[in-house]
Amino acid sequence: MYADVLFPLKLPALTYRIPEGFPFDIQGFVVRAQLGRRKAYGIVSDVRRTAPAGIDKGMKDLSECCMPFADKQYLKLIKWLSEYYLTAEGIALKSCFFDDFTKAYFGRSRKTRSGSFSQKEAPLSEVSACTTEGYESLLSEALDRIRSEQYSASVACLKSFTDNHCLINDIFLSCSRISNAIVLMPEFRTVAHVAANLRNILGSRVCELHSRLTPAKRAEAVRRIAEGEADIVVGTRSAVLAPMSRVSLIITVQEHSPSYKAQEGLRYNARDVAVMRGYMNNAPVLLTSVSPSLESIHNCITGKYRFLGSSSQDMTDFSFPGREGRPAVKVVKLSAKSRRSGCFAHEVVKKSGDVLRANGSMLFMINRKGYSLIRCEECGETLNCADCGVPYIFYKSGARTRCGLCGAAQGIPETCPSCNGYKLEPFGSGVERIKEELDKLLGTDAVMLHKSAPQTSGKRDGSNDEQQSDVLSFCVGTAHAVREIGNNSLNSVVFISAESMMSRPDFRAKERAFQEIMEASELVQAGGSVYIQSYRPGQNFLRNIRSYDFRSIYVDELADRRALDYPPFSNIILFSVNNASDRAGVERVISEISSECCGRRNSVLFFGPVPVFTGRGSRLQFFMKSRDSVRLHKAALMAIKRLDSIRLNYTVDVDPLKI
DNA sequence: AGCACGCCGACT
DNA sequence: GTCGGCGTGCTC
Repeated sequence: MYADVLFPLKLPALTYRIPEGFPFDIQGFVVRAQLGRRKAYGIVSDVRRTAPAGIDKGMKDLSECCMPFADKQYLKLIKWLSEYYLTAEGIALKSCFFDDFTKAYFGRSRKTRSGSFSQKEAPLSEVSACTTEGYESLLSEALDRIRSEQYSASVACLKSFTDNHCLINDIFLSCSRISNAIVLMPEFRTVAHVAANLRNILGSRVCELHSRLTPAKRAEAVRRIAEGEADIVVGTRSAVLAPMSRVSLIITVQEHSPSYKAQEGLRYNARDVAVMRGYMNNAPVLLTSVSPSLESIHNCITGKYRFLGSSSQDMTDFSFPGREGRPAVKVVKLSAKSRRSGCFAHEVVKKSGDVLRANGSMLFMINRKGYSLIRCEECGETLNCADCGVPYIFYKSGARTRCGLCGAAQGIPETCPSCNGYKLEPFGSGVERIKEELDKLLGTDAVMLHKSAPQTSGKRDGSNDEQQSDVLSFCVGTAHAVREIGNNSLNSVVFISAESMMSRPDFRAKERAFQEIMEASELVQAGGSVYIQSYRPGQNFLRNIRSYDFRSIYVDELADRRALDYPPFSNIILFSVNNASDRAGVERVISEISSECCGRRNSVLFFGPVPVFTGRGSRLQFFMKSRDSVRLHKAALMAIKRLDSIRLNYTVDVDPLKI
């Protein structure tokens, strides 16, 4: 008898002989086997009677058979992950906490295995009343689906992020029999809160699983899950792969969140994996969001998912939460004049003064770092990084420019590199400039919120409403900044430029803008307002946002995506080749891939290649697009074969977030 | 991931 | 002359 063994490495399954005296069926068992010159832990993915042909070297025996790791369904999940995301099964196994598992059971520093499981408790937070209209019927519908104990995927569109907490609490309060459940959150900060509240209901069965756990804690969590000691897992994206058998419920909170998409290793989308895992385990899946993704809305229309609170698949029947209780959204015109007077529309200046006098707080959102770009007034060219081709970002302090991609820094040259003109001037606005203008205008000292404000890693993390809200007055930040601010703590949010959000080179730019505005609107307290500055305030998208007309937002955006054949109407697989020394050779291979793998006959379209500049060196990107996911995967597999044959360093991203 | 092999720079 | 840098290649 032979065993196909998976190691948590970028390797296909390797076949070993099963020695006499091993247990009868060791599929799914952890085994130890000689791998090269060392012994490594792996898992038996398959047991077979005959050895596969084509193994020239002598086959080795398994050394040790340890204990079961995965049941059949979990093995199936690993296989599906590797097939769908086009990577080695070993990489999928690695993402499934296999190393943590072996560490917990066979590792050096084995702690006391029982009892003393200390967990620093997050404070119990009061679960505030739900604001979503028709919440009761939405909850009861969700409960019906959960109690059915059968696969279904449902979308719950909620009015506020905190309503997620209500829903989760109510679900577990109303349905005491739930076991083997996974609750996914986009941010590790909120995990502790939800876990604390659930622990209040369910006790020590609740377990946290996220990337911020120390390796030892993660191994311990995995051990508790594997042993069934903990069967309610609350975590971030990776928790969808928790090594739990008989999963019977998966809830994905804020399913639209980009953080569910892994950007390295196994590039899975936890929301999609949740649905697939639910399907494989015949378990209900609940997706919640305040601004559901277009994919999910589309899936509700096609009947793949169910939109909770509606009796049909007709979007006109979907009951999106209304505008009651939400802040007023004011779209204000940004004229060339207001540009000169300092990036703010008149109405915003006036409002800022009012808020300042009332000792209130305001957030200005801008998605550009630094002070500005540098532009030549004579030829109109921006000053660009010679290596990456993107505009340099000007930082006023120190009077330096820096490339946002490669980090190359320099001063401002005397003359324009393209026309030798002398009029190089700051152009456009970044966070620093907004702060400067703001302070000049109001005499404030606005707070700059940075992407990774170092968390004082003290006693507890989680939300920091209390600590920050009374400190905050006027602040400037990028979209990442909203995570640093507690809900309902601001008088007003100002989006400096709608155009800069929507002109991002990504087909999801509008959808992202919508989600970011909804997210920011939750930071605003009752009676507050959200300002969106725009050069074209009349455009439909902004009108729909202003009236919180979700239906029109989705109808319009779906129509655009359909017209351009973008997801959810097509599928995309993105390839990224690390620029080898032989650039021309790589381009030749790519063009061969284009003609060999794609074309009219298999209805897979090819795009690219495009050089993309990253931190160090450039990469060559190309992608394939098709309405037919199966054909697309076949084409991508052919491309992968081709790329592998010439030893290239590349990555494949199925359903990329941006292209 | 390990752990080898392999081919160029400063040390007893 | 050797020790050792880490590039790249393989693991049934």
